[in-house]
Amino acid sequence: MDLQPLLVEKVTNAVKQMYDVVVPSVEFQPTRKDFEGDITVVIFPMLRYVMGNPVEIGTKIGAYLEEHVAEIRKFNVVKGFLNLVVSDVFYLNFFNSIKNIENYGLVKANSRDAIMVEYSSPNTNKPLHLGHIRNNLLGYSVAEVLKASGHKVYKTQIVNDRGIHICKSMLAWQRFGNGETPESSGLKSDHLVGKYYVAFDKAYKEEIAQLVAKGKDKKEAEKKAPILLEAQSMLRKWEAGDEEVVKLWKMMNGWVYAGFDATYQNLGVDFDKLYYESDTYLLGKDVVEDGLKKGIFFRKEDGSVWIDLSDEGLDEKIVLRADGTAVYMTQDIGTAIQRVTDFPDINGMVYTVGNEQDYHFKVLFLILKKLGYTWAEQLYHLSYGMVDLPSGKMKSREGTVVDADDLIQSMEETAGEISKELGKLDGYSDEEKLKLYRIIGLGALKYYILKVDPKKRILFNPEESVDFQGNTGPFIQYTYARIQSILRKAKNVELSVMETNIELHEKEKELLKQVQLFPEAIQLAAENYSPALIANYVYDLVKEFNSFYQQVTILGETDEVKKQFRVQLSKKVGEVIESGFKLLGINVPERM
RNA sequence: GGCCCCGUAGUUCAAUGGAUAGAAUAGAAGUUUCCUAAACUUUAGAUGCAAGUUCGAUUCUUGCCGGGGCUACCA
Repeated sequence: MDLQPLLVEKVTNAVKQMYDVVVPSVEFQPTRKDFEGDITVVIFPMLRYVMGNPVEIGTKIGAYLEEHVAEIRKFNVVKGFLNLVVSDVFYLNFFNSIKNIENYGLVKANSRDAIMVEYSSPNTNKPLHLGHIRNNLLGYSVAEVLKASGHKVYKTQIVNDRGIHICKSMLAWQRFGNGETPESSGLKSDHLVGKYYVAFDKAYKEEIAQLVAKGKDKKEAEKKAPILLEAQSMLRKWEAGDEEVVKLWKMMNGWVYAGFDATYQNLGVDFDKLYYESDTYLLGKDVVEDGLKKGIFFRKEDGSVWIDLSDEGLDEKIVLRADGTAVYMTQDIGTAIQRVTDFPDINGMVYTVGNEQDYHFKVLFLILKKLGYTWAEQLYHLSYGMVDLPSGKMKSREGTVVDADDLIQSMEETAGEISKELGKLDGYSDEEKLKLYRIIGLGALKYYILKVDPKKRILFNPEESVDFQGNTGPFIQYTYARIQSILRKAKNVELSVMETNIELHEKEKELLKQVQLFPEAIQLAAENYSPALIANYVYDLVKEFNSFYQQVTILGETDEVKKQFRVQLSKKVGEVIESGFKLLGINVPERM
């Protein structure tokens, strides 16, 4: 029994009876804490249909509701706001109805359209860095949120495994590597490949400097450096299927994948299906040919194929090179279609890619629409801002990146140091402690990144991210751990009984109100593709719980009925925190 | 130049067009015979500027100012 629909009906009735007009909608908001009441009807919008003074109208409606709706106990009107006091029984009944529901707030799985969520999509020439971490956390979390809102979800990525970037690493390894392997070097395998990417860049810069010293123009030198020319020739060999190059490519990509897998596992993200650019980079060509016949694309004199998007306020965009080879856009058109072919039930895709590609995806989606695919209406670019460091922008070539593996490790270490200082882990084995440091360290990192609106830039301050005070992951985990402690100590409390005639403490009521909002928070987060909404919801819940915890006795000298209720309420709050954090990909500890 | 995104307390983040713009941190002051003080309670502090739409604007529109991005036959 939901209160809001009931109120909509009753308010509409009241207005109809008293003013003989039908208001098309009724606007609600939670009552601000400074006023008495639980839910507020905003009268102002009705003034368009009902002539009169808002206070007077509000008072009339309030009186009507008080008389005709059992759940409304009192009311007051401030300006155009009708504040309604909801009876305790309503909240108790609500709690009673949800307390035994597992996965409260989550919509039944697979009850809505299937959606494919793409995230990560790394290049295979260097290890993952902080930017990938934001991407991975966002993509994974959005996938979980969509699942929780009822969608079937496929998680995927497109691995950028071909191109000049990997040839650079390959060439440098060939030239400077002396047959070094992950085993012989002791390096994590993706870091080994990254090492040679850096080595390439160093050699490349040296060659440029030499050419410039010999009097060449800088731009010219950048284009003509021998090592670059060699990398380009290697790419051509790869495309021609040269056996030796392909063999090297397979070996080094294999190293990178092994390294990525370890990082993904540490981050707790996974995929249902992988797509490789080497398999898909030619895919879109047929579609382009087809679109050309239909007149969606046009061919220029030099043979290149374009689409004219000037009627949409955009420019012309190339979709096929003059030599007939595919560009990025061609590939993405092909991949999108391939995915729908592979998974016919999907109606919608989410692309988790940085905001520097906003324009690309705008164009991609337009092209797919013009090609007439119905699912093209359901595409979403989950665009997110860059992650900056206090020292400035991250640049992989200049070594100013924060490496993903290093960061994860340092978060765990810091969590360990702080936990040791607090010294609460007596009786824990070393293994259990390490597991806990991991939960806390990663929780801090994930929460720090996910609590921010995706489209905003993040200024990543490593020191601040490990702060465990305030609006942080560990703060929430700590509250969860305390709830578990209550439950352990409340073993003897009978939990099946639930009286509905208790008088609620103000803090109990506030907490119940917050719990009640969870399903709404999930739907909102799903509609906006924003894990930040979940993070902020859980934080509010935790604050409400802490305040409740501080002000009422749960296990102490309370009468049995109150004790039962408060223990059950705490348990439910713990469950909601756990569910919420699961949507963010964050684990919760039993103790900390 | 054109297009897109962002400008909120010292700092990091909130706010379906709604009431006195919320938190956290840093600052000041308190609270542990009691279930985990990684907590709680007080306190002080902000919408870049200027117009417009509206009963009402942090939110929508326009202009300006700041920051970032895109504007490749790279991916």
